[in-house]
Amino acid sequence: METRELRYFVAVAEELHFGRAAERLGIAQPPLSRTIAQLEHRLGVALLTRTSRRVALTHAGATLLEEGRAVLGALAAAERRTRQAATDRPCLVLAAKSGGSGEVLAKLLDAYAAEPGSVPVEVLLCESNTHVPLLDGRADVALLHEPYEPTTGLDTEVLHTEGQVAVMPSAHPLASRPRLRVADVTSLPEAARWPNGDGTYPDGPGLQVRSMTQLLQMISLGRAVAVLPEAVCAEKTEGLTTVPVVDAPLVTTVIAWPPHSRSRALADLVRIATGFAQVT
Amino acid sequence: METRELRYFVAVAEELHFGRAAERLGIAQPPLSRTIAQLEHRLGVALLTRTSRRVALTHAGATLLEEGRAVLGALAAAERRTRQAATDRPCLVLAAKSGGSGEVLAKLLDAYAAEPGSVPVEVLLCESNTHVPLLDGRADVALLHEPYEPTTGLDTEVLHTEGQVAVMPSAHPLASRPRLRVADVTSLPEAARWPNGDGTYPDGPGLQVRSMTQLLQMISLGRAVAVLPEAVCAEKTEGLTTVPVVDAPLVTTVIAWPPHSRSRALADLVRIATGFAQVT
DNA sequence: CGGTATCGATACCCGCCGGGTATGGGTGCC
DNA sequence: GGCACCCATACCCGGCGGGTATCGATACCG
Repeated sequence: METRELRYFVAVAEELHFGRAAERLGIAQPPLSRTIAQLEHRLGVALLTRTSRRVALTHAGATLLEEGRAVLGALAAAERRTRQAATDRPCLVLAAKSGGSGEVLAKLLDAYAAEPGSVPVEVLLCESNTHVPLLDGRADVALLHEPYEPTTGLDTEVLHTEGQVAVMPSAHPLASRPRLRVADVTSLPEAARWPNGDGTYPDGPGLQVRSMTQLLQMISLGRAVAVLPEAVCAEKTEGLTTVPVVDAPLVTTVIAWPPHSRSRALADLVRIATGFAQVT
Repeated sequence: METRELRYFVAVAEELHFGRAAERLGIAQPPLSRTIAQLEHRLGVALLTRTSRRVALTHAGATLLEEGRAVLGALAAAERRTRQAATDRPCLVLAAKSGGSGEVLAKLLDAYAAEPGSVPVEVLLCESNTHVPLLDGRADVALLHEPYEPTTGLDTEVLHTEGQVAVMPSAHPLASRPRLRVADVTSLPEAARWPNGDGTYPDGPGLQVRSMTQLLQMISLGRAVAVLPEAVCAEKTEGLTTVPVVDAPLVTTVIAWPPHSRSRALADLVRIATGFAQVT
């Protein structure tokens, strides 16, 4: 299988529409149809069921979509890491959520920079999906938050575990409660909804938000309420009240990196991070 | 980057010889040279240093070789799993070392087959490198032995841990000792050597063996001595003596599978295996 | 020291394949 | 029943991948 075929198939499988997929790929529709048909013929497998009105994935197609995304990510990673290896100035790229764990991040960077033999660290801030740049090679190491982000296929070390709190305006009816449960918050009409991995929002009521700053602003305006890790309330609490949510899942901050990584700089950073975490 | 380019580069990087690599790929040497040069040009990176007498990998080339092998393995895996998904008769492929853990394997297969909703299991026996078919998609799940086989990038559950024993003819001078140390055995001239991952043998004295049956036969003939996990002596011990080796690393049998696996059948098999291991 | 064998690079040609436009055919909607 | 939408087919063209022939460099050997 050629990567061109795989890229084309992933585009069609994601769009479920040959015309839009072709446009996204910057080619015309007929060659795309032909390439997909060739791919199916070579594999000896039907990947898509197409009527003239609707395109749908077969079970095999869904499998290839999932596996193929991983392959394309690994390919992009190989390319980027090869280029990085060619520069004799080594450099680590660390991915982190822009909203989360700002203080931990600063301390980690300082502690690592003080290490003898340390290497420049570039920080890649993501609004969400911090694990993605790790899989496609844009980052060498990332700070992830379980259980919100998947860590399968990655090597990880736990840095920090914390409970979650409900964040709301001080004037909110629930603000005076000593503690809350998840159901108390999610049943509210102003409970916030986060996008799924594909950019769509889950069904149901509530505000649609894309980033932590957006969410905090909406809470300040009295338009939203959310359950968030304790650490976020360390920053912006003017006019806001936080109430512990006793049955919310614990949030674990982990440092994660791709398997097979054999870089001295990465090993140092992980060692600093874990040692640092135990001191805290 | 196209997979064709990657396949070509991996071949050259492994052979370190354009002519042999071209032969292996079934093409002539000039197009191969040209394709590698194009790849280097597109990446903007030198992958190989070539004189007219010697070809060597640059640091970037070594990186691309390692990452590229993983990508090609993932691609083969995607292809195989897609074909498998197209057959409505699901089937699990389990890889195991032909010599090792035969009894555990039989019990596991029986226990899983008795499970309601279980699926046919095909067993793929390997002489060594049981993890390879897992990475290139020929197997869905494997029994691996740490620390002999790498498990990075795989999800694992521990099944069994055991010590190691020295296996030798009953007439051997060391056979009467109550216990041994690793150095006692490896210093012997008849210590066996296993091939490296690439098929070459490490330097030094001692017999070169490729498989467990071959090794046991050589031991029976008085031509070899080896340090092996306890379980192997459960089978062939006629005329052989086993002596515990106190400082040999513990051998852990694990069941391993690729991350992201979401198959019901695989989850069942792992559950059976781990539950089964605790009973033992 | 010159002859030679080895090995990668270059030059050049050809056939195939990937991509383009034009068009057909099937299906749901008004 | 007309129409719009959308995937498939037909056909042409240019570029690229692969072939043969050959060059140039280097290590080895007599």
